[in-house]
Amino acid sequence: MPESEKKPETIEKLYDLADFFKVFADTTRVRILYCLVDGAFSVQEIADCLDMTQSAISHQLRILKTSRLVKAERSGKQMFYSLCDEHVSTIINMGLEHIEEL
Amino acid sequence: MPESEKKPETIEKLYDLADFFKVFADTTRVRILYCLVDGAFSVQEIADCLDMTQSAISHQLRILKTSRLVKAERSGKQMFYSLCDEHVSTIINMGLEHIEEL
DNA sequence: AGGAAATATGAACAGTTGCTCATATGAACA
DNA sequence: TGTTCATATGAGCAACTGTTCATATTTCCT
Repeated sequence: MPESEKKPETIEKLYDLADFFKVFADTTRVRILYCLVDGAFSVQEIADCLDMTQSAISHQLRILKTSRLVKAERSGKQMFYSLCDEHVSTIINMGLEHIEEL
Repeated sequence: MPESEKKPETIEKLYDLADFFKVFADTTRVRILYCLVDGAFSVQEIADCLDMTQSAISHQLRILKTSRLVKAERSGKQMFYSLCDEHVSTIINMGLEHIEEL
């Protein structure tokens, strides 16, 4: 059956779905998210945690923020990032569980 | 807290986790997987379904097979591909559900 | 206001990725 | 065995991605 004959709403969503997974498909971003499971952290704290430059982390945080996986809150000169909701942890844990099963 | 002080097994798995999501992070692959939710199909059938070349599909099927998301079974000249287990459908559906929520 | 600290951002570059094209491999049948 | 059909694969290329480096922006403090 050609894809075009399938439920059209779902087909369109497959493109969004790939985009959604794309955000989790990078080691740095996954590590940032995993770091944020413990709470809110400043950009420099995250950079120190992952042993990467502030710039690299900031670039990735922008992607995570655009994807609404993390939210930012300013506190003085610092910017504190945290997970948008526990849903993100759920997704990561689900992925980890799947890996175990292989 | 530096990442290195966290549970080391989990840290290592984050790299595998990103690789896992990487497979789902491509429109063609997601479309192939979604196509296979309906059952087993030959390479050419999948190519027709997605309106793409046989070669392009074959290349992607190799990645999906290596990742153990699909399995192949020969029937004469044709190769029939199907999902390795329902777990794959579960992951796709979970992703789709997440998208709805945004 | 001026300077320092924290973060954001743009350009550039290297590495990766997915497709195309040509061709190789494998199976069926005359 | 030779031909045809179905699939697999390698090389090459264009597009995308993540990091670095330099610099801009924002906030705080004197």
